[in-house]
Amino acid sequence: MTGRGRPRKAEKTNGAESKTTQEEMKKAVTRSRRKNVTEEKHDDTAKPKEMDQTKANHTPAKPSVPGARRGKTTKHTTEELNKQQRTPSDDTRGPVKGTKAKTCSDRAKSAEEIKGEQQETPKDTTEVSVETTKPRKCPLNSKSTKHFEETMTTQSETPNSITQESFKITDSKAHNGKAKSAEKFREEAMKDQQETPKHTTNPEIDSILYTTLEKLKIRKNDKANASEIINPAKKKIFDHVKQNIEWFKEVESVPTGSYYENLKISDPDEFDIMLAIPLERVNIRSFGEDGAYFSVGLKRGNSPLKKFQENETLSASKMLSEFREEVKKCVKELPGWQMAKMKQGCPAVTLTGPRVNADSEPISLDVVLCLKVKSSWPEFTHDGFQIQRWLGTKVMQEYKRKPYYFVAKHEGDGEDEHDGIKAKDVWRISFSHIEKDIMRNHGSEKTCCEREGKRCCRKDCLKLLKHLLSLLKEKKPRLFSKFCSYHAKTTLLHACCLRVRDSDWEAESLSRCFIQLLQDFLGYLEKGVLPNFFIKRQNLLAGIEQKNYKKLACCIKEELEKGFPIFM
DNA sequence: ATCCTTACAGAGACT
DNA sequence: AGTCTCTGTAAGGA
Repeated sequence: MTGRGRPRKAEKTNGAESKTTQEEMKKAVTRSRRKNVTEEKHDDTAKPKEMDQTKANHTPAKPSVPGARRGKTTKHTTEELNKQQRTPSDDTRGPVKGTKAKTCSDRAKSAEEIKGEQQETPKDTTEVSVETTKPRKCPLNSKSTKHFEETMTTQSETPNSITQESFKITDSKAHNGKAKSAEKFREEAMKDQQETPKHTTNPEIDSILYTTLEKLKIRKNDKANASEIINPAKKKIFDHVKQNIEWFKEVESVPTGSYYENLKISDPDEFDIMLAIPLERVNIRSFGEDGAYFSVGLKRGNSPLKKFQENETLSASKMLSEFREEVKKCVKELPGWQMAKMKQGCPAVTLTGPRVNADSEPISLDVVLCLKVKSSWPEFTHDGFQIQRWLGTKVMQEYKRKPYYFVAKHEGDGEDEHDGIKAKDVWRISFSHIEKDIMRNHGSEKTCCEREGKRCCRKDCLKLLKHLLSLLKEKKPRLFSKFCSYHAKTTLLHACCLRVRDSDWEAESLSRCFIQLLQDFLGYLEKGVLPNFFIKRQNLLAGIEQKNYKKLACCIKEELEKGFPIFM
């Protein structure tokens, strides 16, 4: 949320969720009413569900992307695009669909150890980036590259061009941050900004990236169809578990995942919803080394959850199986929906439903059982989540006052034991709600991406990185199966903390920003360390074989060198 | 507490 | 480029 409009509420109330589901019903009505109006207007007699998706596709869509509008290539780009949109068997969109980038088993793995120095900054990849982005297909000319380097060095923010000296400067800045206010930093940033040339654009790459982004857009019809499918199903499940599980009386539903963050690409075919049980007072103990897993126990008091308590620990596996059984019953009454087979250690109950369009994958809905804890964030999070320079100290403190969640997720087969507690009974900490909020309020300035403000390319960069990753996964599924969109998201979040100003992410500088983001990612891959954004000590790349992330780095470098043929 | 209205953001599509 | 449409989110009143 931004400066305008309703003030941001500090915390969601308990009632908010039931309200939400009710609203969903009401909205469905409103929508069908509105739809009728629209249909009359357009003389379209088709029923909503059978609505002709091609309708939208027949209409030439002008790219709403600044670069596409501005550039000489606009016409060409637009035409190409329309052709692609008109063709149902479009194979450029095809590959995206099957790639479920979200199965991120490694997110669970523990960081072996992260050695003291400069963890959050990937090592120097300037060599790679500068050299590889030179060839004619990728015309970052030497001048702009030099300029680029200079820019970055001046800013002392990029992970790649950081010299020991500049790092120290950054580091001390960061530490002083505790004493200095965010405003002070902004002032400094503003000063820097005046000295720093603004953008290093690259028309050729820009054009490819804009065209790609256009392809990744979710079609309006698809979205409408999806919401018509997904919302009643969500409501039905929510109402059912609330009524039929006695410890679900106070459950709240928290929509999460890329769809609700407006980061979903291609088709609206994956939805995540957390069903959260609010807990008043809990004892938590970390499980294993990486700081993301906890055993959760209830403090004294009466709770319907008592029956799941063993060794002062709430058994995630027992709760999950009761939850799963109840969802199963409900799904039987949902025509067109099925329950997917349970995956080992998977926190979600995955349901599959109808398709939003003929070419898409069936909709999948992950219903995640979780606990909502209203107390200060665990100790392990204290060194992570350093957003002061980007979003300000006040915003950070506001976030830290919000509750956090535990999802029923473990690693391995669940039989590993620490202190007499089995892995299957532990919970993984989750900050999806914070991630979602940050993605929505991602600007250093309050007006970033608003009508009155400047548009930035943070989200576009992330979409492109996700897309690149899923295309590479599709190319080499065995090698890259463990990489997921969460790696991309985490890379962006770190990048936002390194390059904090909105002017570092101007929409017009898409190619520069995206290339820089790729360099960040390469840096993490080459080091083999990508710290969780919230829990620094958890390495999201632990558990992936070294040869695989080296290989991925290779593939990405190749794309950089050749000007992203994979997108064409 | 629940229902309903209102307002706004975000994004796609239309003119 | 400006405007409209639709979905999702949230506040607040009845």
